[in-house]
Amino acid sequence: MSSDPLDMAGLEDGIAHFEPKPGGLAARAAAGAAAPYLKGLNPEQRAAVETTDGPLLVLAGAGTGKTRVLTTRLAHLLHTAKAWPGQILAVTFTNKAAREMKDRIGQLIGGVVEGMTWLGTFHSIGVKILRRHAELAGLKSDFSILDTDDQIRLLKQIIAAHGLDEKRWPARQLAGHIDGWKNRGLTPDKVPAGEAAAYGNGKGGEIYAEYQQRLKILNAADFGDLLLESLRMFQENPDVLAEYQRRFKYMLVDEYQDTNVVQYLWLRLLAQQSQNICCVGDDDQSIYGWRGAEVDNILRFEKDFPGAKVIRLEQNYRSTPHILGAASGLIANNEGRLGKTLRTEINDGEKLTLRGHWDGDEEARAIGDDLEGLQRHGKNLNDTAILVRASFQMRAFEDRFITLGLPYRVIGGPRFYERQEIRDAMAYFKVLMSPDNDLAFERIINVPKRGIGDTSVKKMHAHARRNQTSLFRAAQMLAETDEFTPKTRKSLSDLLMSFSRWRQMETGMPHTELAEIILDESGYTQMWQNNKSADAEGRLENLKELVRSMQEFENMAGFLEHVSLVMDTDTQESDDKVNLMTLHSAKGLEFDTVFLPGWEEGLFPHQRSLDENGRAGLEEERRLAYVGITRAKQQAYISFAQNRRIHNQWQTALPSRFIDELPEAHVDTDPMSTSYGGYSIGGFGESGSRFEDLSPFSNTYATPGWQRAKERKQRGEMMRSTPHIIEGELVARDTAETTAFEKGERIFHQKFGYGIITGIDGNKLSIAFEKAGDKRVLDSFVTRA
DNA sequence: CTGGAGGATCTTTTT
DNA sequence: GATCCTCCAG
Repeated sequence: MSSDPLDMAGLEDGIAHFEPKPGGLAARAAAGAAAPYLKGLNPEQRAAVETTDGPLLVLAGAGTGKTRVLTTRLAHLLHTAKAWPGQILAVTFTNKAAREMKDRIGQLIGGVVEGMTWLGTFHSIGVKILRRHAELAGLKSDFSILDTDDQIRLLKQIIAAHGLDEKRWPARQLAGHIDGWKNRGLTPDKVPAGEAAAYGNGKGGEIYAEYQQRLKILNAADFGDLLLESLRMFQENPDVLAEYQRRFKYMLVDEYQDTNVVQYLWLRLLAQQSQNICCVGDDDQSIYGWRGAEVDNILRFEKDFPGAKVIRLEQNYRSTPHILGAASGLIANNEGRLGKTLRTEINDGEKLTLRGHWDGDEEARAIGDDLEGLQRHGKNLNDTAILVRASFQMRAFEDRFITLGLPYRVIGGPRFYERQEIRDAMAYFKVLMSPDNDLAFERIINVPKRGIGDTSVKKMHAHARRNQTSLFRAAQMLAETDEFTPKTRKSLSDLLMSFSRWRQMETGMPHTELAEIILDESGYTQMWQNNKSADAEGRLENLKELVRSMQEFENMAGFLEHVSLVMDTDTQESDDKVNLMTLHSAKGLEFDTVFLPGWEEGLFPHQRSLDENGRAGLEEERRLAYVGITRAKQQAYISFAQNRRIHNQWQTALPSRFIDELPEAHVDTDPMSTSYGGYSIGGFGESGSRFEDLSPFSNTYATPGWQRAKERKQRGEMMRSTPHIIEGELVARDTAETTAFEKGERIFHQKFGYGIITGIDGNKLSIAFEKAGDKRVLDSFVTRA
């Protein structure tokens, strides 16, 4: 999403801003003289830029100048006057990518590009289209966008209304299913019966349908809807579709390997007319299968678009030959790739360094030492990064860096707009702008505490439903009656009056000032000021920051729209700091020195990935490893620990199978690497495997996790990716999940000691403990005495 | 209705 | 270890 506030206001394409002059650059390019922006491109890159018409797939390996090609291509289209800015659709996955593209086009053609209305993320473009035609999707044009949190809260209400046990059927799980369905383009009526039945005793489909209805009533859309609904709108309204097909003369898609089914269908529909679609991607960097991305989309591009050209970018400008060699050797273990061979012209450089450690803390110490060493040698910390598989790994590093006083930054960590205080404040603003936003109103009706508890809110809900109106209006009505206790009634009318007061002030003052007034008068600021906990101060600071960031927007509405789509705040830090992030968020970045810790079976490849998706899961993990290594320009350090604390419990792990897959020629084992467990690492045994002693499972698919996954498959218990099997089995297993215990049995509980079972409800046991008295406990916490 | 205590659950990745 | 949730006393 663009950070240009004008965009938010829904400004029209702004074609007038861009007027190539006859005889100018356009004519020059047409006449064959090489335009300046083409200089320095290699032949493949140049072909990718100049092949403007017809379907084109650019397979861009890591570090091959993908962004450069994309932006140059855009500039080329503009310069040769093939299209106005408003006639080009350019989609990316992240806001960052969109922003970067916009900036770089600006640099290429000099000055800021105006009118690139359709450059943005899938989601932001989806919203833009959906708002224009909201009524065709059963919404009003000012519909609100739910984030995951709202989504789950709403689902909880519906689930409870269906009388399902929240414990057994977590809303989170259903939210995951619904997201998955939406990613695959499945509206409630299209979900395969078996899948819909797998949740909530067969009620999954029903609840999904009801959820969709509720969204319409709330005048809201969730993330998945932004695309699914705009796709459906196109499918059901050929005239509108035709308008957009005509409008988009050229289409550009970044990170094509990450598109899911909806995105794919959406793109294909829009490209049908012009056929001028250029998709750029790298099948080896597809790492978002878990959220619905289909590598298949890239693998079958040529089938989908007959006559498509394919251009491979294989000249790498980033890494040393050792880094490329190691990465290529690793990824060669994957089947089902399109295949690329990366070349580099760099011919020196060090091998990758491999190290083993006793535990995660030692690993963090070693990397901390390395970083200090690099710093002493005048290296910039900004050019270094630690890439972890799972975010819990970050803690060890943060702890270590704090003790060392080594500056670091976490990229992609907990997001600013997801913090509680920010979401609360936003809810106030949302209610101000649209009082019918029930979810927002419910969020703040009793925050800070004003004596309006669950019972009162329930009454309002009931009243709202009876009168087919919103919660806010129901509250207004009930505040006039004797429905509530005097105290409750008083504070409710106070709140409602505050809102009408604020709404009146809205026109008379800057929105930032109003925001401050709201936070003060509502008592929200006070609430945190009174709070004694350690983070209260930080929260107040965040609230200030929130108001500050509103300044960049013309009005409150523009700001709210921005926030629902752009969940990150890009504070451009200039300080010199080590970068700490997950492998996923590292895609697209590069660093001189990269540390890749935690290469252990079970963690990387992640056990869950193997369990749930078997071989496909393993290959995605391997691509993740490939992404990790190829982030490095000069040096990569891979390490593993024998012991790691997970869940506050020590676990022993074997070195990752990926380590064995790295070609020896490109890897050095650190001589300082401590020997451990009685084995010395670093010696190359006769058989060639450096970790033969440690890793008895040199056969790639013989490790414990894989074996488990395979056994499960044979037993037919799999798995999310093979939905047809789910039907009877899972449902049967879950509903039949009564406990193996019987009434009257004597049991033992870790905390409460011995007791007798007095009652059973599903997997919950009522137990009379000898010492601790009567308790209700889950059966998994007790054993037979 | 509020607040505290204690139990349960969880940590893969995100627009 | 942290956070969410439920239950219970005031």
